[in-house]
Amino acid sequence: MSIAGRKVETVDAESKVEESPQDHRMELRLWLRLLTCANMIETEIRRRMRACFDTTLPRFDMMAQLERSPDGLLLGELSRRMMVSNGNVTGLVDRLVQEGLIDRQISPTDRRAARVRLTEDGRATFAKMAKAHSDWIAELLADMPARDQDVLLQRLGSLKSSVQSATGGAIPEPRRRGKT
Amino acid sequence: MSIAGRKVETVDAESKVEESPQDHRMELRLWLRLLTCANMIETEIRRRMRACFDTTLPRFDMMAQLERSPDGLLLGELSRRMMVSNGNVTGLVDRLVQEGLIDRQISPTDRRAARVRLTEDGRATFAKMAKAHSDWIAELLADMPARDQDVLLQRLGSLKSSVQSATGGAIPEPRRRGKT
DNA sequence: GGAAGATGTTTTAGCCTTAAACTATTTTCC
DNA sequence: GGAAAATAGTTTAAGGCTAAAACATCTTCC
Repeated sequence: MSIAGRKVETVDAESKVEESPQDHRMELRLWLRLLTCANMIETEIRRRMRACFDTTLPRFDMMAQLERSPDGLLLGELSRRMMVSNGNVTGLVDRLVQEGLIDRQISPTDRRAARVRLTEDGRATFAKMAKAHSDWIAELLADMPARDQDVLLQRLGSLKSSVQSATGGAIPEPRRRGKT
Repeated sequence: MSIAGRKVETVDAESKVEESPQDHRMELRLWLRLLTCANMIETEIRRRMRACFDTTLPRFDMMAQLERSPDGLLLGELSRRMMVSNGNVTGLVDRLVQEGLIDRQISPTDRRAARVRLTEDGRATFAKMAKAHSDWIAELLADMPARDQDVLLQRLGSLKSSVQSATGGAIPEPRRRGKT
């Protein structure tokens, strides 16, 4: 157990810790720093996506999902994979269709369902964006030793497990982005 | 140097690595996992804030800033500290004033400027929210060994440095939240 | 066959966010 | 003193996000 950065040995099975209110300083600090890192990177990537390709992260994210499914996806499936609401997907799809990057067609077998997939143009455009995205991330992490990266990845795995077990795993990996 | 999870020894000072296009798999994976963790936690905290206090993270964030400044803050100062735009602050302040949690008064010496501060009610309400917030974070991290938390904090520091040096430090810690 | 429930999508309503335009006030500087 | 520039804040326009309700279309099961 660690409180306010100092190690505290648990003296017995019914430690006082449970009785006195804790401030959880260590945990808060960790969360704040995690949030800061994620926001720094996200802000920068968003800015570059806008500047270089005049697009947004959610749009890029959607294209990344579609790129992995050449046969296209139903909107609901897309929604699940992106971890965003259905309504959100509708708007993003509208936008990408309008730009000619994806096309949408009603399923012949189920008239409720719509399937979307990348167009030729969309696939080519995505390839360029994915390359740039990948390079940008590498650039931002360039000053971090590879060894530290390995360690960080491991510990984030541990964090992820902890959060999943605390939330009943009900939140399955919200919104991944640009996985190529 | 590590590529795709395997260690690769640099054979000489002018390694081929620089010439051939890389996929930066390791960096991408790290970024995706970081984003997943941040989003999982943020989503859950947002949900609970809504459910328990019928408020939002930005509102909580604003109250946290004000709590640290008993004499109140000018809107511009608030905007700088929260790292959001001026217009954004206007809307949030309107909402909190309307709920009676903060009050806003025009500066007597400069009629352009407005100073906002927590009301008594606001201070009491914030105390409850901050306690819950802190407990929630601790709960989400509960399954992670304290040792891992320490390591994670260190490595995130390393990451932060890398990103800052890559972006010229131009992005000064976007939006911290609920720092109590 | 038809009601009930499940499933897929869209709509609605409400926040948050930035950038840019705008108002009002204060400062600067001739 | 008074015009020009700087500053503080608000408003507006455009986008993105979410949850929940509404709508449409299958599937199930009597």
